[in-house]
Amino acid sequence: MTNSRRSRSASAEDVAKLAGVSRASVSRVFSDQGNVARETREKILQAANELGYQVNFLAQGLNRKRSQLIGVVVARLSDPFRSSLLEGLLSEIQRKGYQALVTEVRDANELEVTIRRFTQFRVSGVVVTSGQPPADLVKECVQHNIPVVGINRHMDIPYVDFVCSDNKMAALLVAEQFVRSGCSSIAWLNYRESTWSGINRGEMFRQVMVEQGVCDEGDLLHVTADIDGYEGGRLAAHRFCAQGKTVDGVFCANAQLACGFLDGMRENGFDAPTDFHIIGFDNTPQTAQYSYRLTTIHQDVEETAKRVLSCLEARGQDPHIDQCIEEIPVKLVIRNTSPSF
Amino acid sequence: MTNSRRSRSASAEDVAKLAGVSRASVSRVFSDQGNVARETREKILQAANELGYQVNFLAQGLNRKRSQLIGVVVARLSDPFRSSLLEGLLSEIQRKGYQALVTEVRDANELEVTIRRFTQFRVSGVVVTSGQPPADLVKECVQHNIPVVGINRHMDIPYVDFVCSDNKMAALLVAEQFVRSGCSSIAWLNYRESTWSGINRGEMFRQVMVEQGVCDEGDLLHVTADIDGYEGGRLAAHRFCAQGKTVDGVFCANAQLACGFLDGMRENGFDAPTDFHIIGFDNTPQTAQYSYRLTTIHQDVEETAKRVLSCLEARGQDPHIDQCIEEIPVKLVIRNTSPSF
DNA sequence: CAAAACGCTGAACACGTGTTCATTTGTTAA
DNA sequence: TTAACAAATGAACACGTGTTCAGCGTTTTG
Repeated sequence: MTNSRRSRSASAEDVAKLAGVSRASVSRVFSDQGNVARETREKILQAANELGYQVNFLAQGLNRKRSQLIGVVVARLSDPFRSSLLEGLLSEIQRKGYQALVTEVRDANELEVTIRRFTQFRVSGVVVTSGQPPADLVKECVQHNIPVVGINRHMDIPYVDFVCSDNKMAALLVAEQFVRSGCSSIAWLNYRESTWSGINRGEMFRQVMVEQGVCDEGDLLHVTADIDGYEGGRLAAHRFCAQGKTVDGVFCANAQLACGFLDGMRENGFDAPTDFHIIGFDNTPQTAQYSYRLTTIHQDVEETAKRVLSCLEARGQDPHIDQCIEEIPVKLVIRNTSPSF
Repeated sequence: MTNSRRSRSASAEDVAKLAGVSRASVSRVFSDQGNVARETREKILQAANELGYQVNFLAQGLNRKRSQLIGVVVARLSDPFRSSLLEGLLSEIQRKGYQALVTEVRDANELEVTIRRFTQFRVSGVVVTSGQPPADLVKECVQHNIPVVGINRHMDIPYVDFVCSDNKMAALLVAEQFVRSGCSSIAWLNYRESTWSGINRGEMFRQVMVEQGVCDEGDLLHVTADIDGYEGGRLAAHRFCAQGKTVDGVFCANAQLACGFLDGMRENGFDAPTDFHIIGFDNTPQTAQYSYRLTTIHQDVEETAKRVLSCLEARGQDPHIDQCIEEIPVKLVIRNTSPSF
C-alpha cells in the first residue's frame, strides 16, 4: 500500500504531484471548501489514499489561527462525579469533531499557567470545571477570541459563559421530599472550605426552607466537615453524635460526604431511613449500591456537556454576544435513605 | 501593559523589532538553544514581557515535526481505578512539560481513528490504557517515530513498550495470605468478557495456587460474572448462593466486582471475614470505606506513570531499542475482609 | 604578530497548510 | 456569433517558528 520508503509522512504536495493537480486543489478537497470537479476530487482522494495522506493539524491550525483543540481544566478526578463529568465532556467534544487537551490543576496559580498554555495551542475554547478563572487572564482569552466556559459556578465576568446545575430546583425537590416524609428537624452538611457550588447549594437550600416555612430564618442546622470527602462526612457524624444532637433529615453537598456521614451514623447505631433521612448531591454509582441505596440529586452530565459546547461554538462565532448563563434541570432519585412515603 | 491594540497576538517578529534585534535571536532565547549574549537576552526578555509574547506551539511543532503533546487513550472513566490511573498519567505528563491529548474510546474501531488523529497532531507519544493497539496502525506510528506504550497488558509487538502491574506477585501475595489464614476452598471471580489484565491475573493466580500446592490442577473454582462492575459481582454472589456453593476465600479481578460480590453475599446472610475471606484488585477509595474495609492488591499508579513516560522518552530518543516490558511491584493492603491473622 | 579559534548575530530557508486572485474553460443568454 | 457569466484551476502569499550558514569582532595560541 504505502510504497514510499521515506519515513516522512506524505504532504499535500506529494498528493498533488501524484494526482497531477495543484496543491491548492488538494487543500480544497480536504478542507471541504470551494469548488472542485467531481473527477479531480476522485483522482485526489485516490492518490491520498494510496499515500496514506493525513492533514497536518499543526500546519492547519497555524494557518487558520485556531486549532480544533478544546482545553479542559479538571481537578480531583478521584471524586467520581468529577470523572463522570469529564467523561461526558470528552464524549461531546469528540462528537463535535474536536480534541480534548486535558490539564489537571491543583491551585489557582497553576490554573493561570495552564490557560496560558492553552492559548499557545490556539485552542478553540476553554472549559473550566473547577476553580475560578482569573479575570485578567480571561480578558486575554477574550482578546484572542478564545471562548471560556465555567461549569457549576456563576460569576460576573463579561463574555464568559457559565453552565450550572439548577441548585434552586434541587433545594426545592429536597425540601418537598423532606416535608412529604414528615421531617421537621433538618440539617445541611458541607465541607468547611467548600467549592462555589457547594456553598451555593447550601444557600439555596436555606432560602427554600425558609420560603416553605419549614425553618425560621437562620434556623437551619449547619454541620460542617473539617476534611472533604468520605472521611470528612464520617468524622462529622461522629462529632455530631458525640455532641448528643439529633436530626430528622440531612441534605449533603455531595455524594462522598453523604456516604461518609451515613456510615458514621451507622457506627453510632443510627441508620437511615429508620432513624433519620438523608439525601445527597451527585448521583454517583456508589450511591446506588446495596450498602447505601442513597436518595440523591442527579445532575444531568450529558446535557451539561451539550450546553457547554453550544456556548463555546456560539461565542466562537460572535465573541461579543451577551453573557450566557444556563441552569440545567436536576432530578430527585428516590432510594432507601429517604423513601417514597 | 499590553499597548498593542491589535487582537492578534504578538509574534517573535514583533519582539525582535521592539528589542532591536533579529528574529533569530528571539527564537534562540525561547528555545534555549545556541549562544546569545547576556545583554541581548535581557533586552529580548523585557520586550517579550512587555508584549505578552508567548511561543506559538503550532508553529513550533510544525517546524520541529513534533509537538509537545502526548496522546492518551482511556476507556470507562466511571471505573475509579481508571480515573485514578488517568490522574497519575496527567500529573506525570505535566511534570515532564508535556500536554495530554485525551480521547475516550469505546470499541477497537474508534481506537484506530483516534490514534490516527494523534499522529495528525504529531504527538510525542501515545499511551494506550485500554484495548489492544492495532498492529498495522502501530507500524505506522513506528514509521513516523511516534513511541507507543500500553498499560496493564503485554503483547509481542515490535517497538511497542508495555508497563504492567506485577500480576504474578499479586497472585503470590494473595495465595500466601489465604494460606496463612487457613483458607482451603478458594475461588477466583472475574467478568465473563474481561480485559487482558483480568484474564492474566486469573491465570497467574491459578498457576501460583497449583505451585503452592493449595489446589490441584484445574481445581480452582472459577466464578464468572455476566456483567461487569458492582452489579456483576452482586448477581454472581446471588447465583453462587442459590447453587448452594460455599468458599473460604475469594480473589476478585477488580475492586468493583469485589464490592458487589461482598454485598451480594451479605444479602444472603454471609459476611466477611466471619463466613469467608475476600480480596480484591485495585485499591480504590471505596474499598477503604467503613462498609467494606476490603483487603486489596494496591497498584502503584505513580510509579506506573513514571515508567510510562521514561519508556516514551527513551524510545523517542532511539526508536529501534529493544521492546521494554516493565513489571510494577504491587502491595497487599490488609483490611477487615481478610484480616492479619 | 599572524593565524586560528570562538562567541555572537542576521539573512534565508523549510515546515505544511488555507486562501486570494487571476486565468482558463465551459455554458447560457442576447 | 458574441457577450456575459459561472465553474474550475494554479501561482503566490501568509501563518510563526527552528535552524543552517556565512559574516563579524574579539580572544587565544603558536
